[in-house]
Amino acid sequence: MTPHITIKNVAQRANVSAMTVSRYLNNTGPVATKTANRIRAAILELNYIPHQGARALAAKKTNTIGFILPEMSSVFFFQLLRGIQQTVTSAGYDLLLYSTTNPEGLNVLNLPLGQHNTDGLIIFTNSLNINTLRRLHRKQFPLVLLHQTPPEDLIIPAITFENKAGAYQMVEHLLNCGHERIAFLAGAADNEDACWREKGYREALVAHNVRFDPDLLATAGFDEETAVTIVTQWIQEDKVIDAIFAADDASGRGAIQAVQAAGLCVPEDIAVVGFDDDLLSRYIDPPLTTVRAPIEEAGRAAATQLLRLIHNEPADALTLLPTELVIRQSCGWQNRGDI
Amino acid sequence: MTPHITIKNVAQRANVSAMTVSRYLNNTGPVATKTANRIRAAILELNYIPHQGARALAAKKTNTIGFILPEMSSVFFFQLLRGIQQTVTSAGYDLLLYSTTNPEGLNVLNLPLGQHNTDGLIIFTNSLNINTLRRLHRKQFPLVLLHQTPPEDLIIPAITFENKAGAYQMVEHLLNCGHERIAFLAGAADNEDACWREKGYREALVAHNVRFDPDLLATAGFDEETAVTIVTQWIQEDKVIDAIFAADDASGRGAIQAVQAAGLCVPEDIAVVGFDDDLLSRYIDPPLTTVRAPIEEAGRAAATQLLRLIHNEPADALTLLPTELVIRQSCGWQNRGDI
DNA sequence: TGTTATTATGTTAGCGTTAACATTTAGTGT
DNA sequence: ACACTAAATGTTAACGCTAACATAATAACA
Repeated sequence: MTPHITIKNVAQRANVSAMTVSRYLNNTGPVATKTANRIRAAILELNYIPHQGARALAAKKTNTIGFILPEMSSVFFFQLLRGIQQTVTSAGYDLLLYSTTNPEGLNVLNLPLGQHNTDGLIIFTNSLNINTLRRLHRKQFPLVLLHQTPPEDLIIPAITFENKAGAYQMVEHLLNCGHERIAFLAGAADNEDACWREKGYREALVAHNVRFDPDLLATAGFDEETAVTIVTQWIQEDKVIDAIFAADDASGRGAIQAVQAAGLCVPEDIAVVGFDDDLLSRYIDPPLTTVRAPIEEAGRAAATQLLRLIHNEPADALTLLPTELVIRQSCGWQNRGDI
Repeated sequence: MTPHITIKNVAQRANVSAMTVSRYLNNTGPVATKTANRIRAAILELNYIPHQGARALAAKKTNTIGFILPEMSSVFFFQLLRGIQQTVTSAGYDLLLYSTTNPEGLNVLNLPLGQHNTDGLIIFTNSLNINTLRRLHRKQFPLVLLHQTPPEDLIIPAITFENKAGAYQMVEHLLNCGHERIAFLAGAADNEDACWREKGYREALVAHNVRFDPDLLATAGFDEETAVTIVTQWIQEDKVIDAIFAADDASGRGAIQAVQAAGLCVPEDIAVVGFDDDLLSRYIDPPLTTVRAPIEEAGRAAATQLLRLIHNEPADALTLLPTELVIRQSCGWQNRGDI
């Protein structure tokens, strides 16, 4: 590899000291216009690029932010990533990525991202165990949580969707469609989003004087298979169900599959709706009515808050992003006259 | 921020010199078992994490690889990313990400990823202009190209799919389905994948004595809209078409939309097939017959080749990943008896 | 027992940059 | 022209680590 061009080479070429070049580069002190021009020229001629490592060492700043996420499975993360990348890049930071299949195995010691190579971390739901989180926080290392609110004693900015309100709204919509007996496919119990969505579901029922029937509630995961199993069983048990509200779109797709596999029609026999509005939902048959969560926006918000923290500006403890009802065909809305 | 624990702190605590600790950490020289134990203990007690910047500076090595990609739009990139991340992480490297909407605007000077913060770069199709590529290569900086073969004079390992063979196979399949007049929706002319797919299409026709009709070839992009426009026009012009082979799945979806919008049926009136097997293809109606490209595998291959380059091991100039025919319903295969 | 490999450790210097302080130069007012 | 502030530049040391070169401790063997 060609020997590295350093700031000294540039300084020499421009007839100034290295420090002046540094000042020019970082805007960290006055530089005369004429000098600046010479420096600029030297940089161009020599193809000089500052060495980030050295910079980090001397300035105690990496100009890099890290994103930790669990097993990059879903499309969801991708959209998140876009938002983060955009914001981070336009603020002049680099983005370091790490995804793990084993969050519990990560501790401060083997954490590949941290104080040593990033200025701050965006952490997605449960991708770090509580102790590690606590440790980092105690070191006053800038952190932002995505889709997870921090334990009460830790003040770490968090970004989430208006899960409860979204779910509430969806239930109201289902009621408006004429559905009375609305089943709920909840997500994993340890998932915060899922919990709030369930709360929204329950509160909407109460608010509209619809009896909550525990028989119509089941805990699925955020995947199609579990949903298929549960809904199939419901149908076999001849439960009276007008509509199924799945806590996420994947479960919603599973529900549709199960209903159709049983020879019933969506939405005529049983309506099905989801939550998230992921990429697939508009394509399936029938197109899924769902609650849109502004995923990319969440990424942007997370990055924004983290940058504030890094710059010692006040950050919002909680960013709640609004959701939006997306009415397609699986809810039976267009049929409301016929019922 | 808490003061940083350095290698010296560890050394002191373990009653050895910093160098011994360094040797222990990097396995770069013998360390007595007893000493190693003391060092291990000290590291744990102090929560020591090596400073990557300092490491990079002293060792002239960043332990990080970079991935440059254009505007992170499609799901495609996400799958790629997964493959890369997996490989890179398990080799003990970090992954630095950069996506740009303006590849031409990137030159060696403002390239956010390079010699200074990565040990090597994975570059996706056209996300870097030729000059920048040339410059980096001249510096002998490790590079790998994804979905783009390098200019003849640059020896840079490249990863691509067996586009031609895949397309060839698909055309044969369409012929087997009984389709004679097969139209081709080509991709952008500057896209290599697209070119090879077209070649495969043409060669298959020739090989099976089917006349190539230039009227049945149009250049779309890799998007739905253009495909819709073109196919709609074809239908209005009353062209005789048995099947449409789209150079990618997005175009394929567009074609299906256009055919259906014209009141025709897929595959009964016109069969439609695609290329890529992206996430949506199995969900649309009818499910799209396509050629599966092992996207994640491509990411893994790219990372593997780059790591070889970095370790001064011989790398393959060209990695050609096999494709696979995925027969679903849009090709009309199950109807072959009826025709 | 002394000589020689071998293994284990220490010392020094420098990687490229910037913070903190020191110095020079130019500008301002009287 | 004089002191006097402000602007522009320079010097030194340190950031945390590792390469390259010592040196010391141990083992191996005649």
